Parts: sequence; C-alpha cells; structure tokens
Amino acid sequence: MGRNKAFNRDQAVDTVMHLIWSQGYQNCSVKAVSEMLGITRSSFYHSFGSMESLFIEVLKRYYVHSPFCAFDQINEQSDILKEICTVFQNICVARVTDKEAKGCLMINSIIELVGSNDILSPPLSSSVDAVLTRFKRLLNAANMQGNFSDNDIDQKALALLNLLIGINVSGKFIKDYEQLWSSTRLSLQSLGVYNTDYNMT
Amino acid sequence: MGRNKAFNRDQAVDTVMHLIWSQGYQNCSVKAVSEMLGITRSSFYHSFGSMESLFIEVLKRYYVHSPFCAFDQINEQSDILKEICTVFQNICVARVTDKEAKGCLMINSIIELVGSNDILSPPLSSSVDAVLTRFKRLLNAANMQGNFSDNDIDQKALALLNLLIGINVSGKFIKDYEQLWSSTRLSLQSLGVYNTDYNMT
DNA sequence: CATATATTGTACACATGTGTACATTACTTG
DNA sequence: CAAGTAATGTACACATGTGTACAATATATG
Repeated sequence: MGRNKAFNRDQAVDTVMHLIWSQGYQNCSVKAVSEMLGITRSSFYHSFGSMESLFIEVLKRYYVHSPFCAFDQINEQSDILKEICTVFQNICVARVTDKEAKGCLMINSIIELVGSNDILSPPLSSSVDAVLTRFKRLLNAANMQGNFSDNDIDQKALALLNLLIGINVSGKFIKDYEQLWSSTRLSLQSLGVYNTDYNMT
Repeated sequence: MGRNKAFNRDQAVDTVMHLIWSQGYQNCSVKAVSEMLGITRSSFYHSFGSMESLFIEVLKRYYVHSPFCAFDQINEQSDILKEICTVFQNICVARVTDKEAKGCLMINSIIELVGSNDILSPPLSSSVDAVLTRFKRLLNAANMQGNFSDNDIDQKALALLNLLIGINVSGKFIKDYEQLWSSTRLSLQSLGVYNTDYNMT
C-alpha cells in the first residue's frame, strides 16, 4: 500500500557502498549521496533514516564482497591452510588490480571512524572481531587436521589479521603483484600457514 | 620588518597535527582549524597558503613523533634485530596506551588520501617508501652482522612494513597490550627478527 | 619619525550541508 | 472507486565552508 519507490533500494545501497568505498565515509554527505542517487534529501531521510544507519546497511552488504568473507567459505574438510593462502593470494590480486586503489572498505572505515564516531565504532570493531574469531576457528581446525601443532592459536590469529590489514593498506601504493604476494607468502610461510608444496605463484 | 604574527607558527603546526591526527585530514576545514588557532581564515591563507601545504608541513613534523622515526635512530653497530623488536614493542605500548585510539597519522592519512588526493598522495607514498628502504638497509646490515642469513631482504622488509601497518590499525580496537605485543612478537619471531634470548615481555 | 611591509580584520559572494515540516502525488487494498 | 498510506517535492532556517579583495594595523629599519 502506498506509492512505489522511484529508485531501487538494493541498487542504491550498492551505489553508496562504492561511493563510500572510494571517497571515504566522511566525504559522503547526505546531499551528495542523494544527488548521486537522483533522489531528494527528503526521500533519503525517509528511506534510510540517516547516513549512519545507511552505512551500517552498506557494511553488511560489503561483507559479502570483502576479503574477510572468503574466509567464511572455507570448507573445513579441505586443506584449510592452503585455502587460507589462496584467499590471501586473491586479496593481493584484488588490491593490485584495483586502479582506484580503494583498499578494503572495512579496514578503511575502521581507521577513519573507530575512536571518533560513537555510533559506527561498535559495528566496525565487532566486524573485525568476527574475523579474528574466524581465524581462530580455522587455525584450530587445521590443528585438528594435524597440519600443524600450535598452542598459540590466538596469537597466530591476530598475526594473520595484522597481515591481512597490512596488505590491504600496502596495496594502496605497492601496485606490483609479485612484490605484494611474495612478501605475503613469506609471512604466511613464516607463520607456518604456507607450505612450499603449495607452489603458489 | 612588518607586523609580528599574533600566534606561534610552530605551536600552530603542532596543534593542527594533533587535530588532523585525531579527526582525520578531511574532517579539518580551514574554518575549523583557523578558529581552533584563534586566527582568521585570512591569516590562515596568508601564513600557510592552503590546507594541503600545511598538511605537508604537518607530515614532516609528525615524522619526528612517528613510529617510523625510531627505526632511523637505530645504531647499526648495535644488535640491529633486537633494536627493531624494541621499536615494535614501543609501538604496541603507544597504540594500546592512547585512549583516543588515534593510530598512526601517516598510516591513517595514506588510507584516507592515497588514491583520491592528487596533491597529498605523492608525499605520503614516498614517506612509506622511505620506511621500506630503511627496513631493507637495516636487514642488510643485520645480515652483514651475521645475525641471520637471508637473500629475500626485499620480501622481508615489506613483511615488516605490513606488520607495522597491521599493529597500528589493530591498536584501534585491541587495547590489551599482552594480546597485541605477543602476536607482534610471534610475527617477528617467525620472520627471524625476534630471538627468544631477547626475552622481551 | 616616516615609510615600507608583514600581518591582521572585515566583507563579499558564493557553494555546500543539515534536518524538518508540510503539501503533494501515486499506488494498493478494501 | 474511495480511503488510507507510502513515497516524493518544495521550502524554510540555519550552519558550515571556500577563497579573495581591500582596508586597517603594527613594527622594524632607514
């Protein structure tokens, strides 16, 4: 009942995701976003409530596109460590390939907002916490598989997260795949995640 | 000759550094900065030319306060690897201690500006390039000392940079020193930089 | 002390940005 | 098809922001 929306909400969230991704959250005003969507601010507030709440929606949407998400897809019956390496490799490819050098929306936003935006800090922090938990789970599972023995799972999980963050930022200025991936591979290998048998180039 | 400045320029750059550090570059308008300094925009433009040029000045100033800088102080006659570990440890302390969770101004700015601001991208990128070069030099020197043997200096240097970036970002949401440092130590140890003999806690 | 000059102050003319209130429009269901 | 309702459109009343032009003000040096 009632009038139909003049725009596709899903498509709009997608557009805004890419806008925030490339320009940063703070650089996206309600005015600018509304104009980009071809709607009035009035409609914007009516549909989304506020930039903050739209951003939270964007975050959820982004997760599906994010480097983080691929870790959730890993089949725990497969060679977990190898899968982890493959995801890291894909991230290197993605970062080097992106000519805009946008990096990772989630990591970008954490740096931009955690500590200064009281509304958005919690969802951002907990998104990363989820990744950390995921890493712990994967490492534990790999441990069970007997692929390696390790009682410092927590430390190693955070080390992986640091690496993930590092390459997503380095990708902004290092545009040579070989350079980015070989150093990532070295880190993974050092941590006992990459095995030379994998033979990934 | 001519009228005296009503404000201390050095002190002003310092104030602006802290403002940009905690709020981000894009969030600092000429208006807001001028008001904070207690001067008119007119004086601002007269003294600093533009936000961009002031920021470049801020960047130079920041470098002295930055995590990066400590790596330049390392005496190449000392135990280089141990010194590197000490700097990383100090960074962990700094990040965990800062209640504002500001992170590192340089890394924050890279994420915020590289790829979108044509004027500020070059100085930012080259600042990090300098750190990378520094790491290579230190690792080479350590190699000469015979502390370790390594023909993948370049990869290892970038791995260290990734780690540096990672902990500076993680420090935004991980406020437990033990957690941050122990994972950092693990990464350093894996890379053959930390030696258990150092016994750092 | 007069003058050159560095710095500051005031004002203009805009553009962008926020959030809300109320009228208008279109659609859907009874 | 009428009524209720969701969405849009218009307008207000501000706040913030930019950059420049020109006048006013101090001060150091000749």
